[in-house]
Amino acid sequence: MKTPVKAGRPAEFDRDHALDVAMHLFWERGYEGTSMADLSQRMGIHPSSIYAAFGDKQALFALAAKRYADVPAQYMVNALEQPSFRSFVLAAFDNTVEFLGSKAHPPSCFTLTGAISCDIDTEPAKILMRGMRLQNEAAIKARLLRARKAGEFPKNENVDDFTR
Amino acid sequence: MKTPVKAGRPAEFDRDHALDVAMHLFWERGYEGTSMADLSQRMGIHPSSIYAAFGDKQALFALAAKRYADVPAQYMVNALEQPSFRSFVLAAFDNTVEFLGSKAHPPSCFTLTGAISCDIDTEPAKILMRGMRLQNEAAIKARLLRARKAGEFPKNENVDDFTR
DNA sequence: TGAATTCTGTAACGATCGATCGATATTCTA
DNA sequence: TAGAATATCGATCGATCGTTACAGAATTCA
Repeated sequence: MKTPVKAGRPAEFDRDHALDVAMHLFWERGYEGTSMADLSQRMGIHPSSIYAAFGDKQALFALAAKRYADVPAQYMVNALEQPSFRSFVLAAFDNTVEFLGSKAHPPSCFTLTGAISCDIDTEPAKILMRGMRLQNEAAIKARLLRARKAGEFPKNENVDDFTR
Repeated sequence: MKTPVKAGRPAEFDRDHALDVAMHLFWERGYEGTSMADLSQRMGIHPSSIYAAFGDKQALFALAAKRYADVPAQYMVNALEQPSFRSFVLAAFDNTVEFLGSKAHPPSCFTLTGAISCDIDTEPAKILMRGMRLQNEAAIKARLLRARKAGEFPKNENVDDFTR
């Protein structure tokens, strides 16, 4: 199987960089608050090229969300990998404070900002965001259960409530 | 000074009830996610009457936010009035869990939902929501300082970070 | 070089956005 | 009962929404 060489005119923009711009825009203004005109202007790509390269707005948002999970949201993964429960909580807290306080990006949560202001529950973007949050909750819950087994967490507390 | 009797045709809707409907709609879908057509349909009032009674969309949102602060968000005020720091934290936690878990309203936070997806920072709705959150933070911070004085809170913790 | 393929840019589509107009209907005051 | 005041209604405004059609530009393959 040979490496296929793409024919035709090459794209004039960097795909990853364009996705970064889109991610920050969605991050800052939410899904409905970000128009295709905004994206086109800030990404430096004409609408037609956006649709050709990423699909429609939903698809672009999904790609931006994926990039968010891969790059800037890794700080929580680091916290989850702490050996003891206490160090996990401290790390999660410190990382969150540092994360939200950083000036490199908007002071908000992508998963919340992106999910809000969709008209119906079946909206794909909302479902996508909900899935990401559930994934986060599951990871945190597993970490809590591990802590309970090690006797680091009181048994009479409801794990689900605490997770939330 | 006599009580002025309003002349002209009386309104056919209940103002408070209409505001409740608008509040829940903004609560559920956010500011930009709620259209005037949605509001008109759910409130049972034609757009012109909405503009005549409440002003433009921003004004209606401000009134809905005020109603939110007056009615359903009182649970936090109750927590702040707990005598000891420990009972305050527990009350705040329990009330929040119960509040978010209730099925009488959307499982989200009005101040966040409403503030998101505004295009610029000077957007009045965003400023309004930010003001409400700052007010909340100030109240919580004052409660924390009171707790510190009573020796219920470790002094080496940063109050602002904890508040957040 | 010619054909096939892919990207770019202009222009525009129908739908919906928030907002407003003028006409009519209903109530109060005088 | 005449007139002022307010509410409702149907229609519609210009702007913007997400999206697409189409022609030309740039590249690879034969």
